[in-house]
Amino acid sequence: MASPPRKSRPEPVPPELETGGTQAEFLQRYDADAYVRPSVTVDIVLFTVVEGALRVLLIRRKKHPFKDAWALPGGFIHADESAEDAARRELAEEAGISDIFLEQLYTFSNPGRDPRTWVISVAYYALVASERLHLRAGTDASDVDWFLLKDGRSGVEVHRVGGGGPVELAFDHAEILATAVKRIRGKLDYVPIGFQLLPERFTLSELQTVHEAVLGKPLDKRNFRAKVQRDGLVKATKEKRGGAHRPAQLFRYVDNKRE
Amino acid sequence: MASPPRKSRPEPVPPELETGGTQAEFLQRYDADAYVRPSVTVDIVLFTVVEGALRVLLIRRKKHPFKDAWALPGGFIHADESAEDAARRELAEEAGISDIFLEQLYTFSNPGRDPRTWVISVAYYALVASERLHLRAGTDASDVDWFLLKDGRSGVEVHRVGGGGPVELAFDHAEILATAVKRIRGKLDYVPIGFQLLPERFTLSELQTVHEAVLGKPLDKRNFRAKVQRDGLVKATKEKRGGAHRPAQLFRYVDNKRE
DNA sequence: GCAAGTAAGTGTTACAGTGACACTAACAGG
DNA sequence: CCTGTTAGTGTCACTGTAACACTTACTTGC
Repeated sequence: MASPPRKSRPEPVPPELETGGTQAEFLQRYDADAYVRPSVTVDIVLFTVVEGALRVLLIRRKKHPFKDAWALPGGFIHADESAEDAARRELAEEAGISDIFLEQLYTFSNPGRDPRTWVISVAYYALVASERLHLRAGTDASDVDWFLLKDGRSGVEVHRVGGGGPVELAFDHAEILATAVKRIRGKLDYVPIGFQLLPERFTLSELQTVHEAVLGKPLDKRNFRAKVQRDGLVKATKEKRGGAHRPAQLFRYVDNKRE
Repeated sequence: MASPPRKSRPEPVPPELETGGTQAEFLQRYDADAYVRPSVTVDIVLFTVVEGALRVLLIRRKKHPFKDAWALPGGFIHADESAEDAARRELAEEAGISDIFLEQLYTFSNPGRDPRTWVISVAYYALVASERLHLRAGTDASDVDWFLLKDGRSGVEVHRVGGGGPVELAFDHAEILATAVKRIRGKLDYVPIGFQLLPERFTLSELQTVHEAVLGKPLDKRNFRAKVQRDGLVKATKEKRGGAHRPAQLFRYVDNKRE
């Protein structure tokens, strides 16, 4: 409210650099090696929809801190890759999944978010069609698994697929997850991200189910169908798919004009 | 499209850690100190509106690389602060401005974005009322200055206030700036950020001018006034302000319900 | 072969927000 | 009191959205 702090520098700085001049001048003389540097990781919130419900991929931690707690997949960024590269690499390594929709979410940098050391995390969110999921062969199912998302009293909760109470996440991963859920819900209204959660061909009912799972609320069938068709996001194929009922038209996603 | 890459690790890794087990297990055994770590900076795109035109704050570089080029204000994150703290601190130090609207924009991490070393930057954008700007006393005006933003052929361009051709920015700061402009334009439609660019009391014409400056296009007077009043974002005060013309009602921003 | 079950598919109406459009009101200065 | 200048005000057409129920096409079991 009052006058701003002008110089507060609680970092280890080589004394010979602490001379006069503006901050801008100071920065130019700066030797990056003189400062402590953080570790920088990526964390990925990978969503899918199975049986009409939204799910996230989590990985069980084997060591302290947060031993045996569930955490988002992720890892360190390497020096020759971008954060997005790192996120894609980690997804390939930990879940055997590549070529998927992935966008940067937010960068979490609260000091103390990792109790051991200074770690900044660039979070991403990603979407996969449940058909494309094959958890890595040789991975014990007790180490990597999908969890249900439910809207609880205090925001979104994570539950085991089998049932049971809410699961606690390691670090600030609950916050990251909440941010990601908020983001995809907000985005679904005006960007066609729902298609990322479906195979190439799908029925309009399947598409609607996916939207309902993401938003956590039911949608009107006629309005939904009218909208996606009016927006030209979808194109009928020649095939149909049936069961013990009227067969459904199969559609493809069509990218008529991207932003 | 085909099978994803499973293990590519071009980083310096202590050989004794490269044993079997999943990536998840590997991470647990990980010693953060063994890896090279990046420097992490913040860069801030500080906007204001003066005389109906959008401006950004830039700082002239004194050293190589990009000696004498203009760059966004910014600096290193310290170990005891969050990225947002760092951004606010840098704004206070470099522009003498505090208590302003500031939001995270995007994290830029392309390897090679800094030609010297590995630097990841968490970018922020910020808005100030032009009345609150007092460039730091003692700062040479040739080192820190406001620049006009214009919509050119290939995206947004930076121009000196006096005139002249487009100015080139250091590093990937042109990309950061373009991202920031896109973001505030998109956000203006559904979040009342325009008020951040005005003093506490303002006329509706002033508010409209600010919106027009941000969007880079004219708006209809009646529609604009109807909208802000219908949304209840604004409350009339008792004062008016006049010149050689009909006096204008002064309004205050009212935060009726935030998200 | 027909009845029951099941999911697919289809239109209309009311309401809200948006964009286009032109004139009158209130003041200062000469 | 005339001129210049900015403030202020309403309507209509269009578009998108939300609410609402019945018919169609197939499979299965009798």
